[in-house]
Amino acid sequence: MALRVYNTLTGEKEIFVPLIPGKAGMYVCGVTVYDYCHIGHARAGMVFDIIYRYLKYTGYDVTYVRNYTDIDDKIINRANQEGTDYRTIADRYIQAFDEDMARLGLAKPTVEPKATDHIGGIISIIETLVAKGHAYASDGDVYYAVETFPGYLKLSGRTLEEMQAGARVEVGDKKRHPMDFALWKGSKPGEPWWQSPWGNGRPGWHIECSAMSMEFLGRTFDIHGGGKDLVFPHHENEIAQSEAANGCQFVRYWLHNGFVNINSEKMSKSLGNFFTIREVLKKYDPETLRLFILSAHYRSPIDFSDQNLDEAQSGLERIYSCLAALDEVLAGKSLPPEAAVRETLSQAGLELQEKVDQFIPRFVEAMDDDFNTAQALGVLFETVRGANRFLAETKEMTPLSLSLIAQVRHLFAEAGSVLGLFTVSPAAWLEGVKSAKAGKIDISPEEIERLIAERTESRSAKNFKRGDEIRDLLLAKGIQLLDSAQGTTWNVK
RNA sequence: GGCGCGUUAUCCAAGAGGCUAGGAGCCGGUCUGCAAAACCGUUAACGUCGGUUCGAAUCCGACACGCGCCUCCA
Repeated sequence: MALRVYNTLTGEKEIFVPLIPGKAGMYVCGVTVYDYCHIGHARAGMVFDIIYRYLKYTGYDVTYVRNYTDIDDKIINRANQEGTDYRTIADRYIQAFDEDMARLGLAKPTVEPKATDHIGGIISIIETLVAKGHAYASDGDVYYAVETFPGYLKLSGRTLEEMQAGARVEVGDKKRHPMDFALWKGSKPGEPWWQSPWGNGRPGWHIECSAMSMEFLGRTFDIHGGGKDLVFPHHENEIAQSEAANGCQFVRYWLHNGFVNINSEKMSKSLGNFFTIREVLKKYDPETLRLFILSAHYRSPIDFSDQNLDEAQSGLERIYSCLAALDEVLAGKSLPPEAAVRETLSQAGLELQEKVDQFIPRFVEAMDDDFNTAQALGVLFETVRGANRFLAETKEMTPLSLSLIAQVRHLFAEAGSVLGLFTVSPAAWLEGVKSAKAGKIDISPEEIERLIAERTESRSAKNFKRGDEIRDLLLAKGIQLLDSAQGTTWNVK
């Protein structure tokens, strides 16, 4: 089976055929750096991170470009508010973005260009557009004439008439058509500017992506991604600019991720209902957030809530607990050479072997179907159950059993490298979750240990009443006791 | 107003004309002095009304509800 991707341009899943066999060029719209990133940005980042990883996993030589928009009205406004210059703001939030993405475990793109480093390329495209009659200068600005591009709005599947029926488009005197958009904006006093044939000014929002993608990926490339909210106007305008300037197809496959919702409503700056990545990571670890995002298809909306994150954490805990158990069995054991293995497996072992054999084919099948991570996770969870069952039923580890367990462990590492999961050692991850919860209790570990000792004494004296009292007391404080043959340990509930 | 998307069991969520998705939870079992934790097992569903079909959650139509885009937004 070949990789199939949903292409916004055609509205269908299509078999992915790269422009150059074995290579894939991918451009994803990054962020405008004027504030901290929210969970919506995290989702976009993770979705395309997984697409990038999966393309590499299946053998493509991928060039992944993700830009920073470091000049824009919002950055200038922010700078004015703080009484500083645009560069200070941009640099500060570029750094914050890098920190956030690193904490989320995103692989570094091949190139991360900044708009302001590509002013020359931007001006040159605008000149071409003016020369070809697709753009016109007007009072220091340059606008794109949308009526000169027949394919305008082909990505969002609309017409100019329909768009204007919305009647929310401001008619500016500088524009010939209300839908025309700025390629170059003349600078007002006090604003940052660059020299251009049309006077001092700065680029409009959309043109930078045309310039940077052309610079690093060429006039036509394979995949362009971003959030659904970029379909119009941003990506529509990119198509108009690039195709009119270059006279060839701009992008072969357009991929768009769905929103993160709060109470079924889009999370956005303008609605004010957003959580920053930093806030969320104080409460949940990055892989929990990742599992949450992977649990739904990337094009569907997902509802961000504590309940959903808690469920994701429980699910991840289930996998990590299994991996920890596998690691424990494997610790210090050397595996026999394949040929020496001759014993037969138990029923549970045969079932697990079946899961192991099917693992990669099923995983790949799910991912090939437009990156269906939710289905891919199902494969992992089924394997967890098979492994747990096998561990529970296997009293004595034969060389063959060990080899089977080692295979399972390896498969999780392999799938994890594509999904960006299991980057931490299982024992360490479980410990991390435990200590994070421990920060929220109002009883000291010493006090807990003292009560546990008292309870152990009572129990050995068959004074179960006192023992249970202590257990209930601790439970009321959120401390869960775990009795085992090796003694009693505790957990924060 | 125009255009588009969605509605799957208690909740989250995949699937897509006949073939166990999965997770969280509930319940049952193993373990335990009793529990808890852990593990195992198990349950249940396709918004409403019509139509196509041997067969529809899946295709078609209408309706209801929710959401998105049409303005900066991942």
